[in-house]
Amino acid sequence: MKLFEELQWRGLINDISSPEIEDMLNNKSVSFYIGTDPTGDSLHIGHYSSFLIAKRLKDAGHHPILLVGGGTGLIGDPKPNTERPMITKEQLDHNYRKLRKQVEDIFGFEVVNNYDWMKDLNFLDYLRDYGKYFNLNYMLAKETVKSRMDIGITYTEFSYMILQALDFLHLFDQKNAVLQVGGQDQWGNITAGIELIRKKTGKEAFGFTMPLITKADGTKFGKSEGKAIWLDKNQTSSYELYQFLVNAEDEKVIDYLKKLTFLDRPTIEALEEKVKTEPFKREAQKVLAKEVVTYLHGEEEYDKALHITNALFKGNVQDLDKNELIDAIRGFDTIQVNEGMDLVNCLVESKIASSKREAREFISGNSIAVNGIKVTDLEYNVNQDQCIFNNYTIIKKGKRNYYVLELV
RNA sequence: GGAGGGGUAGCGAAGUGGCUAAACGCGGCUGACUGUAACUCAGUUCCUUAGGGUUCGGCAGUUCGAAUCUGCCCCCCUCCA
Repeated sequence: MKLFEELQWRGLINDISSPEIEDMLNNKSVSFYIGTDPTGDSLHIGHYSSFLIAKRLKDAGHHPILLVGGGTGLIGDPKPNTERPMITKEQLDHNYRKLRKQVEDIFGFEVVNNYDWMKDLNFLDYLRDYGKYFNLNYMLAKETVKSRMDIGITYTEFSYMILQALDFLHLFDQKNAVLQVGGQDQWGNITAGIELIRKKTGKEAFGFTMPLITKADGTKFGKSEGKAIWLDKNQTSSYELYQFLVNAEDEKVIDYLKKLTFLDRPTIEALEEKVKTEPFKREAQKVLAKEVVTYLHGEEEYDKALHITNALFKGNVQDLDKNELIDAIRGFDTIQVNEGMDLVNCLVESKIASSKREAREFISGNSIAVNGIKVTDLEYNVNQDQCIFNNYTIIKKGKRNYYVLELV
């Protein structure tokens, strides 16, 4: 299967700027870029899917350049519903360094920072050299701007697309990047760049976008319990990542397999069949979790995550032997609390519950188990006697939220 | 610069002097069911030492009593210039 066809089959192509892209991807070797702004200091699962496209193109002989927007991050890409808070330069620099390292470690891409060529841009030059190429009507018609018209958008964010167009022009000139890839929300920015390049140089540049990955209900993919799924295993443990993926919805798991793994078509189609015939086995989900965890964290981490999962979900915490427990506990963040505290305070202290009121609600609502034993007594004390080993105690909230407390 | 309309819990949105810690919907959380699902149903969703305490953009007032009335300030939207 040719590259373009494969990307289409995986559902990774949303818009293309020109039909020539098919030939370019299949038969040529080009430099292309994909960008992200350093709004946080770690990549999350959302980045993963789009960077994987870059990996797929790279494996097919193209050259990826990853742009981390230290400059554009100062401005803020307009979100549909709200103006972004400004991020300090120090914070952006910190984020940039962290992201750069992650990208290099995980994907091995060349990384550039647009702050390097934007920081010296003079405002008058900007207006004369670039502003003249952007018609206001054209900018107002872009979806990102249009959707903000009745809730308001500042001049700063309004200008964002011009800056991103400058990036494309810069990389086109300096690094011969003729193609830009991004999420579908980037379409307006990408086409702005293509137009700028055409007007400035008379040459043609290209772009395509991938659809945003969504959950079955159409909402954003990538959060669990309200927390983002990070790629850094210190922020999201292998176990948590495994759990996130293994819980993928039946309707979406095949889509995720196509977009988040390198498994080939026959393998995925076989799994698709299994989802239909034996959904309760959740084989597709397990394969998805295995592939992604292994790719990001390695086989050892995957084994660990699987082991903990089996231990926690097949039986009861009480049935585990000591080695299994040690393994299980390593997959969690341990939270230190004072020994001898009552359970209500313990839940608040460990942030398992957001207030005492909520802690009481959980306890009396039968949702808390300490070391596998349901606790409904509001006066219950957490002390070393019931520790499962050493100073560790495992708290379960609801059906599948586990926390490890270390008593000190 | 002018005129008008707004700012209520995570979000949307009622409420226009006491019966309002604030309807309703969404979202979140928990329980039952289940495949560690989906759907559905039920409960819950400001804090608390459980007596209370602090809330309706901000500050200052009027009043026995204010989300509701007054003044000033901040922010947003629409139209006009």
